[in-house]
Amino acid sequence: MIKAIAGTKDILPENIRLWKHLESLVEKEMVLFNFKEIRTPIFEETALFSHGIGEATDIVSKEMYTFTDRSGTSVSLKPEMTASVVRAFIEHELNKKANFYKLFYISPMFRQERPQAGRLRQFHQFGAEAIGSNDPIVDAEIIIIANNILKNLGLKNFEIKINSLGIPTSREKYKEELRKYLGDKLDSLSEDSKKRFKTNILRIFDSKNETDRKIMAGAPTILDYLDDESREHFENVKQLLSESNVPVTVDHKLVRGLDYYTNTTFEIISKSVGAQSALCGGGRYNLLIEQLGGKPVPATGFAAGIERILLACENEKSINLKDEELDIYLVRLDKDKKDKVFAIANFLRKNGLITELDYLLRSVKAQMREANRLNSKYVLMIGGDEFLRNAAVLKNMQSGEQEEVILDNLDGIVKRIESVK
RNA sequence: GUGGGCGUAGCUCAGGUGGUUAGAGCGUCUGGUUGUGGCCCAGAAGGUCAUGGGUUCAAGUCCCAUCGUUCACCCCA
Repeated sequence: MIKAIAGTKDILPENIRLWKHLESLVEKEMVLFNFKEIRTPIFEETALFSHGIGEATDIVSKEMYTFTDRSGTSVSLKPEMTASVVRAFIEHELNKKANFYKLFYISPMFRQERPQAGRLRQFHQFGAEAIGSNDPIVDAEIIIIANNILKNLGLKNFEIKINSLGIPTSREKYKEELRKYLGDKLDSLSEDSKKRFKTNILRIFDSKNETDRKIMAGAPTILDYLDDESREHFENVKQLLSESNVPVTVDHKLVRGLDYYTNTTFEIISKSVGAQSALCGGGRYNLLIEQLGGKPVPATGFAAGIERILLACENEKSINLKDEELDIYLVRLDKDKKDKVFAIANFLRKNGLITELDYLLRSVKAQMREANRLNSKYVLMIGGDEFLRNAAVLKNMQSGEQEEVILDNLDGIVKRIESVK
């Protein structure tokens, strides 16, 4: 039997409602902040990601689904969306159409990692990118949007962490200090962290190793090395969030793995999911657009993992969708009324009623059971004596009451049912 | 890429130290009303016990391999 590829999942009808619920909340919130949806191709030239995300990052160096197409071009399934959005922004010269763009997306992403709780190879993110302003208000709004969406999904058990990475020059200075601090402690670090010391020293802060954590607790903090402008920007963002009653925790250890971040970074961590607890991550990336060949334009954004969020919702039981319903189920009393039932169904559907009928020539009892299982509000029984009188029995499934209705007057049935919707 | 757990009906799971026809609950179907759901009752269908090999008189049970899955590390949403 052929099965779905490891790390990919079918979203079955019973789950689609949950997804649509989330998607509609995302759209609603984005519309409130006047973000416009953007859709980009599922795959791009590999170079976009290696330049945009960073050649040395894990995502690019070992997690992308990369292949060569028939023309010999190396292409990759998108592992994240920011690079694609920026590419579209540059390619369509959106900066010339307006000075400021606010874009959002909901899209599948692909990374070839080992699947685990909250991590899939095809997963889905929603996110936003605000391009064109360096105003701290935008940083704040990005975080507020993410926070609002999680709140609207009923989530409580999460924490927003925020930090500033400053600008490259101050960050380099800080890394130098970190290297000095760790110089004589190198032997005590875990093997992974020894590697990080060379490749991406900031990430040692993310280590889950006890000893590493103890050592890093005494490390200098990046916030002490921010340039004046970055410091002021960061203070501003915190101030705005505080005024908006969005609680955030400053975490100077929050670094983040993508190369393009400058200044503000943030992450939303849930305590309701497994080890992969980041529901959402984002920050400012003022240098990326220029790096990808555009005019230097400041930007900020976030991405959120839909599967992880839904996992959190499930564990917190935060969503209660009401059961799906049917307006009316047509029960066929006699086998020879098939065509009549079909014709009535056509009419009712044309008039906007969600209508179901039996396709399996089942017994009346079985049809009734089915109507009940489908939560049908009404049942119309067609056939028998009533049919000879050009009538049928309409039953209200909730009250159990039933009455005879004239088949010439299907409009009346439609009106009745519409009125209780 | 590394390490651990687990693979028995559609789903959730039982099946001490190997022993003959592999079970339950839920779900599905049928019946209990010549044409009536939910609750209840009776019954039925549904399993190459992941696959392949090995040990044994005998394997769902023990051993090995493979595949799948899951959790964690790494990293990230």
